[in-house]
Amino acid sequence: MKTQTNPSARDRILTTAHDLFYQQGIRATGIDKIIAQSQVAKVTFYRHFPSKNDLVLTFLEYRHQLWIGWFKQALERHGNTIQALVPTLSEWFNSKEYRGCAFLNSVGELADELAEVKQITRNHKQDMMDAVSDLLPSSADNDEFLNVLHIAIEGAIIRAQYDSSPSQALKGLNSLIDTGFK
Amino acid sequence: MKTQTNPSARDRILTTAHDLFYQQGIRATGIDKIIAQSQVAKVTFYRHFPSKNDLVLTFLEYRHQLWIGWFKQALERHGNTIQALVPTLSEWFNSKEYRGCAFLNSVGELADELAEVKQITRNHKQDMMDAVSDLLPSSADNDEFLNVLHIAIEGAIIRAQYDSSPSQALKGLNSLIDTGFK
DNA sequence: TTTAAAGTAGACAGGTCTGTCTACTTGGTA
DNA sequence: TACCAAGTAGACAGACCTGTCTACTTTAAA
Repeated sequence: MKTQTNPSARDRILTTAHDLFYQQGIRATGIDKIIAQSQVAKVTFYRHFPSKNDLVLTFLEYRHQLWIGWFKQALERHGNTIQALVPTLSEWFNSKEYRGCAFLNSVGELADELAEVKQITRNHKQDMMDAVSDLLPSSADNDEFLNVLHIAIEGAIIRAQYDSSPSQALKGLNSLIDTGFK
Repeated sequence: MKTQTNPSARDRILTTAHDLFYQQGIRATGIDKIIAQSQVAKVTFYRHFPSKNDLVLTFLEYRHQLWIGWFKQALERHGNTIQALVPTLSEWFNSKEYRGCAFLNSVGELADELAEVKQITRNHKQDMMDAVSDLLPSSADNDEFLNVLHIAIEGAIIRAQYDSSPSQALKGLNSLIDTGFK
């Protein structure tokens, strides 16, 4: 068993890749840049990740854990009802590193070159919507509302990425939830 | 004045770039591929578009005209009421070349490298929502509904891109419109 | 008919990309 | 202590990228 030491080479690669891939995009980020910034030798890199695609897939796994973990914890912090959704997303949208959803960006960038990305994205969104579903009273049949909520959340994520401010996106989501819909 | 002849070199470049950029992404598409496929000499290409970025911006303009033209015409074909929205988007989502919104894809891919892209996208979406607004009775104050509709449409566009079928996305949008909201 | 703009093919420069390889060092375990 | 796994630095191959350049041809207007 291993107690916590300095981050291993693999961890350094992964966190560096995460930051660069999310911030600048996957195609825009060369292996060499990741190697330099994570202070690792090239051989070491390729021992852990035989190809860039392997790294990309591991990055998406890592990102999923990170994001879902944060999301659930933030929803809880905000009271764990459906009213928690907007303040939670507001935190994300207003963070200065915000560059949209890493999964949606990857689908746009790699769609047909790295086929797995779409399925990974579907799984990610499923987990996201499961967390949202947990905010609602379980008795009612919420399927229709959840489906509307799903597209509205996706739209808010995207608008917050290209608008100069996330306020309209948040306001739209808020209207939908406040009126209760259905 | 020029009567219609065979497509000019510039037009061939632009339509080829449109297809490749939309289908494979901008970074994934090299100038050489566009030149080969549009059957044009390299000098000719660079006479019309001094740099790849110039071509990208012209591509977005061209795409905007093309898409908005199609969108308005399709809404009209479907009766020009708010009920026309879902069947119109359904046509798009089910077309076999569908790869999401070219503008959203560009924002994800180029966000910080080509700053203009975000503003261009905002203008594009403004025009899209203006067309949607025209479907509603003008007297009512629809701002809130339109804002919800905006994020829902964006979300539907995105979901239709990563889901294996666009049906859930369309269903969500339909629910929102049918219940009338507000 | 001359001239200039717009077209052709394709070599080339200089950079970046992914991935391989050599040669050496360090640290923990058998 | 001897060994092996994991680390280091960095050269190199081969592909692809954007953009420039030379040299020649076609076309349309003055």
